[in-house]
Amino acid sequence: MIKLTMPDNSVREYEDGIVALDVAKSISDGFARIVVGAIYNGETIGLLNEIKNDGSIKFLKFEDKEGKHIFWHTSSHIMAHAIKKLWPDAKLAIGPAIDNGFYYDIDMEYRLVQEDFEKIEAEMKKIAKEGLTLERFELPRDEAIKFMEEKQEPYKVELIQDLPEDAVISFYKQGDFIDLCAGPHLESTKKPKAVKLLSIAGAYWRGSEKNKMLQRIYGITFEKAKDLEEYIKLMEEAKKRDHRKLGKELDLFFMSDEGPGFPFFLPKGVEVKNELMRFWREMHKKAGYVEIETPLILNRHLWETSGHWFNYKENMYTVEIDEQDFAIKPMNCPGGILVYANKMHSYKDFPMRVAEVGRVHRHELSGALHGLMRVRAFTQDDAHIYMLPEQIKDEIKGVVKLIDELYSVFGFSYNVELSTRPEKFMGEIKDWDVAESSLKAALDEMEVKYVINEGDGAFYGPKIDFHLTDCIGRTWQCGTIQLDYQMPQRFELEYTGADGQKHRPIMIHRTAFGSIERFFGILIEQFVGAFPTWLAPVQVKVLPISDKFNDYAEQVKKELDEMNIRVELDTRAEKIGYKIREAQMEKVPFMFVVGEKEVEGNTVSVRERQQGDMGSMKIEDIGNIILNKILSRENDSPQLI
RNA sequence: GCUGCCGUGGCUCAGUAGGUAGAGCGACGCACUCGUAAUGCGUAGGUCAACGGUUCGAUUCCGUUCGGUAGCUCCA
Repeated sequence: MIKLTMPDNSVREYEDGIVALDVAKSISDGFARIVVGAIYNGETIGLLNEIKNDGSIKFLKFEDKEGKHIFWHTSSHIMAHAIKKLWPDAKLAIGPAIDNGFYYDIDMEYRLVQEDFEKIEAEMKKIAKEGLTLERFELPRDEAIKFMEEKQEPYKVELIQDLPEDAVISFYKQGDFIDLCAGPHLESTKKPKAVKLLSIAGAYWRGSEKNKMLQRIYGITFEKAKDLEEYIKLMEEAKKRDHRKLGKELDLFFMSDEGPGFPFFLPKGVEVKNELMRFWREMHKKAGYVEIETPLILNRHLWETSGHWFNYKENMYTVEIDEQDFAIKPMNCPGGILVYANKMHSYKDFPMRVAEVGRVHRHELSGALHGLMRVRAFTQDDAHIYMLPEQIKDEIKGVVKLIDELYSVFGFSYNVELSTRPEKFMGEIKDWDVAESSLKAALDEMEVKYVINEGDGAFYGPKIDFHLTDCIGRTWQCGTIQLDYQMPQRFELEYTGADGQKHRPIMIHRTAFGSIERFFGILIEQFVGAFPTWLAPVQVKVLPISDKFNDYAEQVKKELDEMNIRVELDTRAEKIGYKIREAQMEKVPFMFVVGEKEVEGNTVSVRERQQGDMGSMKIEDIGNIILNKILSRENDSPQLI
């Protein structure tokens, strides 16, 4: 007998080797029907796994993240099964669960088109209906390879060959379909009843562009049709928040065929950007930064020294001037370093925090461009910090804190990644160890949650990245903190230490917004275009009821102008309902309706975008309320569902 | 860059099984002078992304290019 501890700390006894599903049944049959897997001693297991030792067990439902994972992983097998039935020559590569569904990479002659989705979905539903049991079995390496060779699955053979010598090689079988897989899986194909294939795209085998491009089919499944409908609806809602759509509708920015990847900002977009930068400068000044500007174009010699001319050439825009090669800067650091090198420095100057809001140009691949999120010309809120080794940790902490404060003003949640030494790296391992442990210590001491991307750092140093999420859940790297050991060496930067000797400074390269353009894109999506009052391009719109009151409205506007509130006047010969509708769609935080009553009482009738009519108020009173919101940078954007 | 899909007035979209296009919104004009999410009438606006081919004839079919888009790769 074995003892299993339940999540409520009760202990139950079972036969040795009982499968998880039977444990669930012992609780209740109804419970057993809704569970999809379990966590046993910290490990996610399938319901048909045998349990042989004492331990703790917690069952997973579809609602649990791990539960969804199991559910969608099995779904990907069902999809592969369906595709194999329809196109027996399809070669299977990999088919994992992802955060929102699953995909399977396959290789076959036939090019799938959207119209095939229905056929595949129907086949998947058939397999679900059959309720096939997923049986797990293991094979020794040689047999596993032979088995997959017989099945003519070259990608699977390659996968097995790359597994470590001692790896357990397991397969899952459902009916006549067998797939190499570590699991775990649902006990049966019967649960994923509601099926929808989402899209088809190319994906390189093993993620390398040198390899063959396979067909990747994305899909999602649910237990009930209702949940699927809800999901589709939610996605449609989310797409309405797309910054590319809102940017156009709200006259913030646009893209032109004449400049792919080079955004044009309209007056309203520039208002928001300027407000962002005002805030940014305020914060950085308080945090002890100074600001510089460096040229957009610098000569080849500089880019050779920095290494960009050789390592980054295909991303740089170059130009010839007076028979000399120049490059438009793809990064600000080399220019910033020239500023450092322009003068002698002492250890007493450190830490030296030098910011630059720099426009950079990078020739990104055309397929990578995406609205404001991925452009070819963008503005980095860059800064370089020069310091002593013993100052690293505190400086990192300072930057982490600054970024956290900055993001929290917008109410953004973010996730942090720490990327460590890659295989190809510059410098001494001991420097890397110091750098990595400084980054870790800073994050740990600040109790910041982060994931480690082993070996994903830049070749010149490890980095901390801050990621924000867009309307449909894609994450974008915004802020970054990078320790750079390479540039100070390449440019032979120096400072005079307390010992009177020359030393090499440590350099941090960091951004908070990352790219103003990308951050702006995230901002639009998070607020669905309804910016908090302090950021709104138009904060108040004055709406006279008829043109008899235009003079008074003009007077109101003037008063608000004097208070430094961004105000617009709508004197068109339209009905008040129409003007309000339009202002509402422009997501203007405040509307002041003025007519006869207001002229008489020297007031305005205030309408707030979310609360609606707030009654009449003295201009000065409501003006001060708005001014307070602006000065405190209150996040008064309408609450989202 | 690669794979799939897409490209019709400023915007959103309809249409042409090959015979040079239509709506709503917007813009403009006129009338209405209006109280919290759309007043009515009228006018202008498109070489159907560009180039080439097939055809008596192409916006429609084919090809190429450009641009967009979903992913892959890359990255802030």
